Amino acid sequence: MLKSADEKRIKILESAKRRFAHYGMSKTTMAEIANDLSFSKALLYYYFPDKNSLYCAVLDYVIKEQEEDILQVLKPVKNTEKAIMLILEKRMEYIKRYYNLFEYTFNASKDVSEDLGKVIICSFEKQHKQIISILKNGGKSGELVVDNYEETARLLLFSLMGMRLIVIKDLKHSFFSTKEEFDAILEMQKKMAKIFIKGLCA
Amino acid sequence: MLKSADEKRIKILESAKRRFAHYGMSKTTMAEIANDLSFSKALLYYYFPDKNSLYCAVLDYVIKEQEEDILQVLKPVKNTEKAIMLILEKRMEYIKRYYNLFEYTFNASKDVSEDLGKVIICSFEKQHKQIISILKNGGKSGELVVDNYEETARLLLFSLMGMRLIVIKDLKHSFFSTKEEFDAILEMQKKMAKIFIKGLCA
DNA sequence: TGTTTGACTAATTCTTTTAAATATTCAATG
DNA sequence: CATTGAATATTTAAAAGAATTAGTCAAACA
Repeated sequence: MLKSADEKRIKILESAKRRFAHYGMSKTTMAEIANDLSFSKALLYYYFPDKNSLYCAVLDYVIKEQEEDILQVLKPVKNTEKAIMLILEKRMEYIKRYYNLFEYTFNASKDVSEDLGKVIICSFEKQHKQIISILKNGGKSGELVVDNYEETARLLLFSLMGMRLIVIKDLKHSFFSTKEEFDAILEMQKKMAKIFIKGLCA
Repeated sequence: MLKSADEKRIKILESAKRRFAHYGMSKTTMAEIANDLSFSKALLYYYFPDKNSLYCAVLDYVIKEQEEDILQVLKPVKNTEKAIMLILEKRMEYIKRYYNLFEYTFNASKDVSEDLGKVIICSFEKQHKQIISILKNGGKSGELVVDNYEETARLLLFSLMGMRLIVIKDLKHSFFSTKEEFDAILEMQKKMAKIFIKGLCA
């Protein structure tokens, strides 16, 4: 029956997610994913055209999970600063949990497949829109004064993402100090965002 | 005489600078640098212990040039925002002029020699101190309210540097659109810095 | 007809080897 | 002390081959 097929697709996604998140894209083989489920390798190719598509699907899957999570947490929040803080916390939570999954995305900057590029861009645009929406709320309530929402949101997003990049870049050496590093980055992001938002205040 | 020796050292630095800035560290050979000056290769090793040291010396040389330049331009400026704008403009000017020189610095994040690391850290700390000083001026004049100068300056610095990184990362594809890209980054940096400074205003 | 598989092929990565380019040293010279 | 040509040591590049892994397909199955 059809439901079984969908369930299997999900099972593959989950299994691949575990592998990718733990070992990264290149250190995970299709055979391993299949074995974890006692499926044949060929079956993976029945559900996904190739490894890259599977990876993209997993990434998309996790990103959606994260988006829903954030949307949930954000619902009751009216205050601009609080909203941004929550987003930052959630995001860092996911980056920590699925580090190797995103790591490929960051480092592959070159030769990203078209599909992967789409997933990344799409995610970026959703984040962008979310911040735009938060800023607009702040504008409506009279809390903020923003002349160009699109641009201002992009500035904030770039600053925050860049901050993460630059620190991770600096600390490529110490492989497994990650936990504390991530917390430090998060703290910086929060402080920086607070100042930024204050800079938009009426 | 001694002066001649120093002059030769400078000549080597200048020649190396030209090569490194144009072709990058790895695509420049000691032989080429020597040939440009009609020196023997061995002479370079009389003045510099190895290629890496020469590269570091060149980087240091350019950074100092830039620092003096910035210091000069900054002298008559009292206004915080104006000061940061000038720094950003100058910095981008140098990055554009010596792109390949810095590029190695950015991309080599891994396996940077200890010496190179020192030069980079040192430059970073000087930038940091400069921003601290600018913020303190703003604090004294009553323009700004900053509770932790060190940290606030670092936040601004990281945001600005990160912004550059993230955009360059995004656009690794289009090799020679640099000119416009750099201008776009500069514009973003300026706008972002303005908001940040406003966020510190009394 | 839609799913599943084992066995097969193709592509990619990893190793090893060798050759070439380049960095680095050094004894000798003015 | 400054300088060099020639020699050596290291690093990179290319080629070849082996091994791993991605991806295909005809046949089986339900």
